[in-house]
Order: sequence, then C-alpha cells, then structure tokens
Amino acid sequence: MAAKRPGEAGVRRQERGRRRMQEILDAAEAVIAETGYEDATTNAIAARAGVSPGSLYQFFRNKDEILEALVQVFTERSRDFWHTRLDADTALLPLDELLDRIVHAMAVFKDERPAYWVLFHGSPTSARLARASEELHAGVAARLRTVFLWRVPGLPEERLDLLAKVSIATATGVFPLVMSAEGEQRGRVLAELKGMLLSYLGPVVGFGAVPRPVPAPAPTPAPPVT
Amino acid sequence: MAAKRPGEAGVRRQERGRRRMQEILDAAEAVIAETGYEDATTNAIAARAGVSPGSLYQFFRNKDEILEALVQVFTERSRDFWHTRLDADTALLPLDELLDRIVHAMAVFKDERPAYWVLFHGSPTSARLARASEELHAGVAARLRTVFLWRVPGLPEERLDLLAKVSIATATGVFPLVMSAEGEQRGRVLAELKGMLLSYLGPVVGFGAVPRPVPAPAPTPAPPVT
DNA sequence: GACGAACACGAACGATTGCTCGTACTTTGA
DNA sequence: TCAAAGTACGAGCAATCGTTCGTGTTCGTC
Repeated sequence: MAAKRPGEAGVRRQERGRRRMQEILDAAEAVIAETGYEDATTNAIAARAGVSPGSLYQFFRNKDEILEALVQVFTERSRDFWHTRLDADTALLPLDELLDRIVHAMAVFKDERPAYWVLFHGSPTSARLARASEELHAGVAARLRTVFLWRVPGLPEERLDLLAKVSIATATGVFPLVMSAEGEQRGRVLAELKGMLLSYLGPVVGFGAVPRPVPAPAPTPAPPVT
Repeated sequence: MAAKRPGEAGVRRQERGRRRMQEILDAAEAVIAETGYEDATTNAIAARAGVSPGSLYQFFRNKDEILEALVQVFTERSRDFWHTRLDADTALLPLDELLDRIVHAMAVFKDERPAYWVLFHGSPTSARLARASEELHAGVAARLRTVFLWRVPGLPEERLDLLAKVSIATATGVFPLVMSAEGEQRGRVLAELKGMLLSYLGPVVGFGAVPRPVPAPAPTPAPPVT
C-alpha cells in the first residue's frame, strides 16, 4: 500500500529519490524548452527522464508542482548568475558598458537555458505562466534595483522599482525580435535595445562611470555564494 | 446527405449563414478575451454563439480556421483604427504629442477589444499564436513606417522597419505592466513608456513639430473608408 | 410545391492528457 | 532479519476536446 502523499512534508527522501527528482526537473526543462509549457506532456517528461509516468507522481503531486519547482530552481540559478555578473564594480561602469554586459548576459543565459526564457517570457495571456514569469522577473528586478542604487544612492524606492520593472519589460518585449533576427541583423536589433535603455536610464542613473561614493560597508549584505 | 465541405470555395452562403459566421466570430472573440486562445474551447465558442458544436463546422473547417478568420477581421479593424487616428496631420505633431496619442489609442483599443490584445501579444512561446501576432504586428508596423516617413522623408526602408518593429516590441513588452498597474500607478507607467519611446525615436524622427515638406500629392493612397 | 443546397442539431467517436492504482522491488533502521 | 517506508512500474481510468455523422429543418429557385 502506498505510504504517504508524495508532495507532503515528512517524506524522508533517499539519495536515489533526490537524484530522480533532479532528473525529472532536468527532463522537464528540456521538454519545455522544445515544446513550450502547455505542450509539455507529463508523459513526455517522464519518458525523457527515463521514468514511468507513475514514478513522476512519487515526487510531484501534479504538473503544476513541477512548474513551481522549476521556477524555484531557475530563480536561484538566475540570482547566482546576475550576482556574479553584476557586482558593485560593474555597476559603476559607464552606463553603455554596463548595459552592454547586461544585454549580452541575457543573450547568453537565454542560449544556455532556453526553458528559462520560455518561463521568463511566459505571456500575460496564459494565466498559468503569468505567475511563474512574475516570480522570475521579481528576482532580476531585485538585482537591478541594487545596481541602480549603487549608481544613485539617493534614489527613492518607488522610482527604483519602476525603473527596474520598465527596463525588464522592455527587454522582454524586444528580445523575441532579437532572437528571431538572423546573423548581422541580430547585432543591429541588440544595438537598438541598448540604445533605448541607454537614453531611458541615462538621465536618471547617469551616463558616465560613477566614482566610488563612500568607502563605507557595502549597502547590501553579500549573499551566500554557492 | 451533407452536400459540400464547408470551408471549401463554391459554397453559396445564405444571408442566415453569413450572420451565423459573424455571430461565431463574435463569440470566439468574447471567449478568447476571457480565457485566452488555448483555453478557448470550440464547444464554448459554439455555446456562446448559441449554436450547436456541429453547426460551427458548417462554416469553419477547424479551430485554427476560426483563429485565421479572426486575425483577418482584426487586421482590417486595426488598419481602419490607426488610419483614422494617425493621419498625415497627426504625424507632423510634436513627437511627445504624437506618442501621447499613439499610446493612448493603444490603451483604448485594448480596452475595447480585449481579444485583439490576446492575439496581438501572443507570445513567442506558443507556436500557434506566434504567426497571428506577427501578422497583427505587421499591420501596425506598416502604418508606423508611413508616419515616420512623413516626418523624415529621406529615411531608408531598413531603418524605418527597424524603428517600427522595435517600437512595437517595446510597447508590447511594457503594456502588460501598464495594464496590471492600478489607478494612479498606471499613468506613471504609461509616462515611462512614452518617455522611453520619446528618447528613442526623437533623435531620428525629430522631437518638435514637422513643417509640411511638400504640397505634393499624398505619399500613400487613402484606403477605402468604411 | 417540389427539389437540392444550405443550415442546424447533438450524441458520440477517437485521440490525448493528467493522473491513479495494484503490484513488486529496494533501501533503511532497529 | 524483518517490517516499514521509499522507489518503480505501466496499464488504464476519467475527463476533456476537436471533430464527425446521421438526421431533420429552412431557404432559394424553378
């Protein structure tokens, strides 16, 4: 007889089980990257993971719970990614160079993790994905706020939030255009995106390099690096 | 016995039939607006139209053909909409005023035709909707190119195209943010969008009002007004 | 008024999908 | 060593959805 509900707390996962969960999440990522979330069948995910459909439900209560777990993984991964790429020194660079790095990093991350992009972009027309993308956006927005704050220490919370959100929304909107462009054209579209963000952000966070304002302790505590 | 395949050419539609087709399209629009395209059931559309599921297939071969027809309707509707709102005189206004009208018109159209927005925004993560949104974007892009050309007659085709596409992509990206904002905040986000487009487009198409360049005949033939 | 075509109905088919269930093997811990 | 819990299987259930089909009604035309 089955002992306990799988998603419930109080299930003492064995080593083998934890490995399986990871395999399933990896499979889900791959399938989602190929077919999109709505078309990613639970059976397809199970097959991709080399596992029977039933086993899938030993670890996740339903399909949505897989999405949730994946979003959590991506949130952490994205946080680490941006933390290493957007440190205090980088933030103080001339704005165009900073944007260059950000936009370039986005492209890299997108190529490396296609499923991330699917969830990150998850359109507002799909209720299920809307929450996932919101969560992923929030993670990036938090980092952007910190970067902006490094450049302009006095910026009020509300303004920071708006700047970050609008910047992300812009990039989210333009990026499909970037990815659908071929060869040379892609660079040109990327340049437009950078130019747009530059002229939008410049007047607020400054175009040039920013001098170290204070030798005081860091404004935000460093997160644990993994 | 059933006479002919319904979607096929050579079906002599009666008055009643043409009315039914319109009712079905209206129903599809309403259902899509409420649930999104993927979740818009053919049965739900039929029920909404006050028609049996079978009758639906008297007029459309399958669900995708309904989408196609709807896209076509929207393309025409959108063309008329922007043609009346973005005429030659409007195009020569100071840029910030022009943008004000464009962005405001978008919001109006979105409120009036929620389903249009669903298809227009159709994310690149859904293969089916991608084509639909591309088609709708193309329609708006054509009008934007004309507007830009009115302001800067010498602008090369390629540049025009890029400007139009990037502008639309930006608006597409930021608009969900606009619509999710409440009350006062919405105006603030809209202002950001306008500011961004202003600083992006200004250097190319000019910030101020544009004087009538030539009293020559209109550069594009006026479309038939309905 | 009669014939064919268009219109209309709605039960039900076939395919798909998320998920369950009965069963059996493996690991853990006492 | 042995029972309880964890892991694994895969056939198949239940529900949904797009679509078909047999039948009956209305309309256009002569």
